[in-house]
Amino acid sequence: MATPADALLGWYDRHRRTLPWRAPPGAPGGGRPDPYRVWLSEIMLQQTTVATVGPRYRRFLERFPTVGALAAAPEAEVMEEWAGLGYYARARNLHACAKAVAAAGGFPHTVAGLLALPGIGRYTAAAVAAIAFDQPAVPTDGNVERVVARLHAVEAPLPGARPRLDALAQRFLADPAMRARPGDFAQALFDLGATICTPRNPACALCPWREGCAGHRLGIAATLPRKAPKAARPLRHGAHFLLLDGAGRAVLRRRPPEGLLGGMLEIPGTPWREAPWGEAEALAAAPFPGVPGDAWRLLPGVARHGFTHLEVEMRLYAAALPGLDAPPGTELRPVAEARAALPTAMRRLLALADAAGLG
DNA sequence: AACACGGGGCC
DNA sequence: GGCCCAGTGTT
Repeated sequence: MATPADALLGWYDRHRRTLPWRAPPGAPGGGRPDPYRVWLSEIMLQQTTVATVGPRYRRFLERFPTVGALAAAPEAEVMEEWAGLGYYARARNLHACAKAVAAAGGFPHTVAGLLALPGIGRYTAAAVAAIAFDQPAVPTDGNVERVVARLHAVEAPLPGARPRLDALAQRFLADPAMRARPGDFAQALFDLGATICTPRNPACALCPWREGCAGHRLGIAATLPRKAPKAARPLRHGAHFLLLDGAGRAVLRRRPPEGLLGGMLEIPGTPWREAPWGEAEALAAAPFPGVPGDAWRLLPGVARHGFTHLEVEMRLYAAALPGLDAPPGTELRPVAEARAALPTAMRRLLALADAAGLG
């Protein structure tokens, strides 16, 4: 008898997406992909779109082709390669996880074993176990939550409904067709959510599960899943100080390993606070006490950047001290190279310098 | 259970 | 300008 998983896998075999981390059908290895590549793609894809990840995944793999190569690399190089991707704890945990896996001689094959590694939570453990090792596991991501919420017409809002939706998703474990192809089933669920059961304007007419979908039957599929309203993001203000050495190099500082932009390089600045910084107090708070106040020039413009839970407006002061040495706790980097290594908020500041002709 | 944690793409 | 994305770790 044809089960729901049969129907979905049949659809997947005809309509699956071609993705850089996905072995083409009939590829060598029996379609069983390299666990390192599966794991890397899953970490990159956390809260990050397929379109964004594609080129970054290829570039990362070229620089760190194996888990051993990644484990042996200095942390600063890993952070630099991750610059611009966001959620930098992922990069720190990725590196720690690579070291653990390299020391153990390979990835664990089970959900429980994977769950014990840094940066691997419920979702990623299930995804890697299913896709790389064909273990019966259902990874519940945003796609799966949406599909299941519609399938069962769950009207309770996220995030409260998350455990309920995950429990409904785990029911697929009882479907023998799913157990025959766990990795394909997980990816079929992703593809269904990404191409048919989309957040807006779902293409229900093309859906292999249309018949059994309660949300579709009730005419509310497109409105699910419901979401709780989000809190407003407070606005903060900062002043940053671009110190140049007259030879195209800038003074950068590494942020503390935890917290916002943890472990990333930055253009040194004041704390980000509620009130805007006046010029006099900004100069008094400059993180370069050795540089005389009248050496700084306030550049025109404001760099605005939104984080997950706050928004920041930054002003940029610049000074050039030919022949300077990097103050303790900082490093001197060519501006062009620094741009690539900096998180996006700092790149926006650099854009102010470009506009002022300091690039 | 609630919150901290980035950034790009798309409407 | 708001929403969404192959979530995790901490409190």
